[in-house]
Amino acid sequence: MKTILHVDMDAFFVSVEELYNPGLKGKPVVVGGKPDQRGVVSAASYAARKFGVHSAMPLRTAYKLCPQAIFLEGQPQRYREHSRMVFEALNAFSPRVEMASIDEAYVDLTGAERLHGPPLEAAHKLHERIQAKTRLNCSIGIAVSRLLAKICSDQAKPNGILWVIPGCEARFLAPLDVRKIPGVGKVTEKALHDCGIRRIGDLAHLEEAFLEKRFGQWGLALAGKARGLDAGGWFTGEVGDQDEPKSISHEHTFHEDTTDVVLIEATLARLSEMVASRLREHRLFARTIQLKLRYKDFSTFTRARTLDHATQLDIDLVSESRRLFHANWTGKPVRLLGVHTSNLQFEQGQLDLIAGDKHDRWKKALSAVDRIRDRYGSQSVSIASAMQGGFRERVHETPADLPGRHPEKKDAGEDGGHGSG
DNA sequence: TCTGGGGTCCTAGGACCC
DNA sequence: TCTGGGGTCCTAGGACCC
Repeated sequence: MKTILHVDMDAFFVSVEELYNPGLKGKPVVVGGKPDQRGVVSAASYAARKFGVHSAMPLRTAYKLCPQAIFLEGQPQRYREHSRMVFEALNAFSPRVEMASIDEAYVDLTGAERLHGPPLEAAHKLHERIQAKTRLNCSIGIAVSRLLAKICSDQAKPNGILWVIPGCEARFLAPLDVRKIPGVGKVTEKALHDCGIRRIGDLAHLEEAFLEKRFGQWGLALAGKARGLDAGGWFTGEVGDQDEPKSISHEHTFHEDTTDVVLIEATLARLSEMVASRLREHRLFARTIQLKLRYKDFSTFTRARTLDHATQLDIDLVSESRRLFHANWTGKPVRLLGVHTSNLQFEQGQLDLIAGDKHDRWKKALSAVDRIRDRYGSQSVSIASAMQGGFRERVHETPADLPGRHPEKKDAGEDGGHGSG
């Protein structure tokens, strides 16, 4: 029988802001941006929530509901730092820790009774240590599975601890709204309501066959979740496996919709640079590059291309995202642009390995750029085309002698990776 | 109430191969 | 050239989470 803790920080971004400005305590605070900006609420203090403000709500709506709230842009660097402090407090308590996001973590305390005492006592101890080390409040759920522990910590908010005693899982879950199941959002909730299912207990009593017929694979997963089981997809791994990202992307919503091609191309270059820089940070190479395009009416399109070599070079992402843009843009005003990479791998692949020293020189130049950005900020250096104003000349094509699109070499040396060579 | 940005996972159809 | 079925890769879209 496992003992899993789910630790969830209370109003994390707001609480971190309060550490730096205690005057914010008790007041309605909204983190996410200025009230007249395009954007949504990332976090709201409990005082703001009383007015109906909640995360994911448009900032303009939050302002209408609570005009006296203090609106903050938010400081991601600060939140990452405090997230690391939380991790260190947890890791000192148990080595089996996994940060599930910036403000929540799983801790596996299976078999740790001799060290930390019974589950509830252990959780209290951990709660105090987190408070002592970070001056932040959290809520803790304790149960036999990750899924249940997560549902539990939510029920424990704010600043509480809740333990579902083994054997009582079904009784705990039955009265809860189906929306409490992680993975059940607006759409699934409505579909379930349409079948007359409102509570987790209703779901648990249904035949699996019915759920499978109505919802396919997802229906089977739901049946498991209604019983508190960790099956399927996420949650199968042991607490503690952290792996590399599967995709890296950046996107930008314009303050005002635009048809300005210079601005659009500059934005694609900037987004590409940000993505490439993070690929290099992770020592990853991407094979698939995807452009995301959203128009005024919020209609959204994605267009992708998989290269026969993997890359982490700005120039490849810039030229491919621009090519995709020009091949697909209708000319209508653009609201959002995004550059997304996936199909990530650790090596650049054979074509680049045989590529010559031009490629090395690009790499060296780019790692120098990354170092300057680390020191002076991401705006300090850019390839010329990403800059606005004054720079009308653009470097926009991969130089012919750089590695990259060489169609005649397509598939060279690729035979399924068994190296028949 | 006019809707961010960074991710994960899933589905479904078509191409292509065996 | 009448035609099956499985596997894998690719693309596009969508639900969902924090």
